Amino acid sequence: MIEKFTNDKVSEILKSAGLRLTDARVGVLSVLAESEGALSQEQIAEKLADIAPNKTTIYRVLESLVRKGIVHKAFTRERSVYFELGDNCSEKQCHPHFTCTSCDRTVCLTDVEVPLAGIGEKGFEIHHQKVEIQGLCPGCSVEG
Amino acid sequence: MIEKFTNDKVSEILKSAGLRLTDARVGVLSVLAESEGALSQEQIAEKLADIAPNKTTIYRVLESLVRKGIVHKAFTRERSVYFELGDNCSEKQCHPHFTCTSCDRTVCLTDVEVPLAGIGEKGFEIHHQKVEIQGLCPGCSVEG
DNA sequence: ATTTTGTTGCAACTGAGTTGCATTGTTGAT
DNA sequence: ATCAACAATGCAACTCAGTTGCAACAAAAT
Ligand SMILES: [Mn+2]
Ligand SMILES: [Mn+2]
Ligand SMILES: [Zn+2]
Ligand SMILES: [Zn+2]
Repeated sequence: MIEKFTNDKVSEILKSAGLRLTDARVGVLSVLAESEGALSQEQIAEKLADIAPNKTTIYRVLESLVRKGIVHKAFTRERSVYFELGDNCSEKQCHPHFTCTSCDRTVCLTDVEVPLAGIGEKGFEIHHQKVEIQGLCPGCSVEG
Repeated sequence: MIEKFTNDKVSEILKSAGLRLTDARVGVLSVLAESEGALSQEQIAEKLADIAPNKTTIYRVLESLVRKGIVHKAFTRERSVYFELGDNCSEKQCHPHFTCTSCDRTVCLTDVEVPLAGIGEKGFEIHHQKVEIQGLCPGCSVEG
């Protein structure tokens, strides 16, 4: 598996954000860094079986990472929040997420750009635009 | 208050969808038809104090209306789902929703169009694209 | 080493939404 | 109008993701 971040890199990110280096924090951030897509608390816990932090701890770690902008809440599904690194987002927009209604998988469209809504002249100030798409993924949309 | 739908219109919609005319169903649909924005189960219940349907009933009514496409799940906030009529949506995209991080209000941008993500040539088939925006509303974005 | 302050585990809690089941209401046919 | 078929409702109990209070603990600064 290709590590997106080394352990040192994770430590550096946390330190320069003014966050303490704890096993739980390093673990959660590493798991998110190595993940293809967004993960729920439960999925993160599964991948941290060695450290086995309490679920409260995971939620509090995630909260701290979100507050620093290191991690984003990507989307909510089945009443669970899914978290991912904030590094694949532009200033005002996160990459879109596509969920296939057939195979029920969610894909990060990291290279897709959707223009910001044109609501500036109406006085709205956009800080963050999120796009969620439902439909059929290439695998499920069999044609021919 | 301007009624978007008359009682007769609500009845007609339900009948042509093959749904039975019950007090709860007529009530919920009327409330949504008269509302400016999306409403949670709790908000709908407040506006139906006269009928006072059980919350389970409201959820089941909403489910039936969503299944028929009459009502959409607009967004999730604070772990609550907000419902609204599906009539302000185009075929493949619902209107964007803007939430102000200052006054905490959510606005339906019914007249705003955001282009669909260009992922057709990658094999994705878009059924529904949802856009959520965070930022400052005209009232809170004081300038000058 | 000591202090300061942030972090953790645990258990109890919260609250939106769901489920099973007995009862009631709507509808279409007679 | 009556009736049968089936959908809708109310209620209570439940689920389960996420939260809270607090005492024990660990990281960082001195
Ligand atoms: Mn993503
Ligand atoms: Mn809306
Ligand atoms: Zn698929
Ligand atoms: Zn505002």
